[in-house]
Amino acid sequence: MRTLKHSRQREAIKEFLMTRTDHPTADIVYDNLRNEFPNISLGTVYRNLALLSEIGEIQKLTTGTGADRFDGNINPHYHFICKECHCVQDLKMDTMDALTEEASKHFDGKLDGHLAYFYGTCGDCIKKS
Amino acid sequence: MRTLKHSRQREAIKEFLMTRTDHPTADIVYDNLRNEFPNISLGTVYRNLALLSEIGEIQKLTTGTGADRFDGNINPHYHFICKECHCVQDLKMDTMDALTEEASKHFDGKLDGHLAYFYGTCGDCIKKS
DNA sequence: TTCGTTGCAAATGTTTTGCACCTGA
DNA sequence: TCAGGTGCAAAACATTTGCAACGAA
Repeated sequence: MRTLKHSRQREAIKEFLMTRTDHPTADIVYDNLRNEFPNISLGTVYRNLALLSEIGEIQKLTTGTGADRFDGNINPHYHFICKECHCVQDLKMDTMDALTEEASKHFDGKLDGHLAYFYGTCGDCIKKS
Repeated sequence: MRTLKHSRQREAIKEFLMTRTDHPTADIVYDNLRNEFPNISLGTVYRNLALLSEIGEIQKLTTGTGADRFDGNINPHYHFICKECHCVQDLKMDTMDALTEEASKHFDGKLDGHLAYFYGTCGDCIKKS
């Protein structure tokens, strides 16, 4: 296991993500961090986002449309993806651990858990249409 | 709605996917199609994979690691992704429509359905370790 | 004839990486 | 001191797109 040093950039990236509930992309993190670190590079942002999600301090969301998104909330929860505007929202419901158990019964291997993405149309897009 | 013409390439892509249960990437489809169509281009493969999944004749799987994968089986089913070898397998269990209904109760907008990805270690990788 | 489709190549968007310098422990 | 972290730029990847030629209806 690698020993981590403290880094102001990494800390700021994590703090920024914890202030947001809209699951920003690496690019948005980069734009915002430049207020505090005018010379920060996109490479540093990507490296730290990857590192933070490896050690489980943030969660990476791959939505299937556009860039990956990042979530500072690591409590298990499901996500919603709007098929119109592609916004990503947290769902306020418990995750179903029973689903992983049920799946394990029919599976040759070891299941650790599952991710679920709900899709449909968000409230804002319904109003606009 | 756009009118579709018949295309031998598109038909062959769909047929190829229906013979496979390992959810190949666009690149693998391309390599295999070149047996039958030596001059087929990767662009054509991507265009047809996108078109087929738009009209619901195949399913696109975004796994979060590497290229998207494609599934010729459009019956609703969940997928497993091995965190070691990144293989993708179908899970032999019913999908939980009740999960979408439950989520709808707490959601401001309209939910159409959900996708679930189970992760863990596949049987082959367990044997190797 | 018409318009969707193709092959090719160039472009795009996202993410990763090599390298020399910097920094925290 | 020295391994990890950074900025910068180039590279790597996956995917999309413009365009002229082709092909199905």
